[in-house]
Amino acid sequence: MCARNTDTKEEILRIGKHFIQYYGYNAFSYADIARELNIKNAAVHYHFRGKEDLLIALVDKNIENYQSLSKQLNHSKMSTLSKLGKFIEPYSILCEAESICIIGSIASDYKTLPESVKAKISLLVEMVLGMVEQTLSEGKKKGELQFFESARTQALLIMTNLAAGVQLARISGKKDYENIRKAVIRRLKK
Amino acid sequence: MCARNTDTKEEILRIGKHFIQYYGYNAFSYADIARELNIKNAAVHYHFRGKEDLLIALVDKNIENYQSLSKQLNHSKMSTLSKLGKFIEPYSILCEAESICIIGSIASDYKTLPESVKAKISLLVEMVLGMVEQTLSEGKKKGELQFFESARTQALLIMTNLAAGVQLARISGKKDYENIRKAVIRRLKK
DNA sequence: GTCTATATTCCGATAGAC
DNA sequence: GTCTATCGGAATATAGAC
Repeated sequence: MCARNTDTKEEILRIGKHFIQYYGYNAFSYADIARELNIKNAAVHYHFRGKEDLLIALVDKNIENYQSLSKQLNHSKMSTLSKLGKFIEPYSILCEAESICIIGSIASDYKTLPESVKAKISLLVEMVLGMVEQTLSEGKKKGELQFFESARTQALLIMTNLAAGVQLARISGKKDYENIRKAVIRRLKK
Repeated sequence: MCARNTDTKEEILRIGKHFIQYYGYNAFSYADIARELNIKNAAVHYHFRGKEDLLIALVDKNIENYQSLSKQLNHSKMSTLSKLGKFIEPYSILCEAESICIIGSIASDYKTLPESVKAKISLLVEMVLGMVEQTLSEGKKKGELQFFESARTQALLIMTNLAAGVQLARISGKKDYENIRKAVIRRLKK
């Protein structure tokens, strides 16, 4: 049945995303996904030929989501600080789930991944950094934001605070992430 | 032979450290280490009962290194900025080797690790953050450094910049890390 | 004490059933 | 088109040789 197929595929993506962000790419198996869905591991292979195909699909989904966000932000009249919030919020949700972002997760396993994945993740990274950079520039021009580095460097500083923030929070606690998040926002307002 | 034993054990630690920081904890096997040293994988099991024992030994070694650094810094008259450099330099070396720090690596695989490792890594994290925090406080009091957050939060901001900086550099290039490093130092001087 | 040969479990993946 | 039974190989780990 077509509906069944689509559902299973979506479910695999959902579980796969969770596993990558919770356990790490090299720490879970197709059998783990299958167990969660009460199917056999080979059924996962049907929907995604190999593990790296699943990873590529997940990175693609992220790219699409950010493309969608990009359009949303371009046609929006919200403050640039609110726009930046759209990049920060996902990290707060991740922290709450004791998970890390897909970019950070892939960065850790980067040297074990095939070129096809590396190329896709580069696209995603440049896209996100570019969007944050643009939002920062816009905010500075409008006088809504303040920072002293180049917009690119400022974007790097903010995103590394968030990415490593959720990683650290798994070890030292969520309060540390919360303080990082507040500080990031506070600095831009000053 | 005793000398032989010690050498092999040290070699295993050396390779293990490299693999964890380059490939990630769940991405290499004892067989990989054995191949590198031209021995059998079971020989690695002799020196370190299981993979987690090797990881614990590596975390312990890091703790000892930072304890040693702590004593060195306490009895030193170097500027607080130079002291901070002692925490930053290792990250620049990691970046050059396209590797990530052991804390970041473990943070990614954190949810797959036994409690014994989690406890040890917590110790290491609190130790490093505490040392950076203390150095920052000292620098502010002496008027050598400037920052507007609490020393703890400032330490968090700096260390997350560095940790995620080397991760990101594997994907987007070393120049991004270099800009992060410069900005971190520049801000403290202002 | 140091290491090798071997066992066992689990991995990702294919061929074929429904 | 969708999924199951099964394979070859690699993972961690033990038991025993030197």
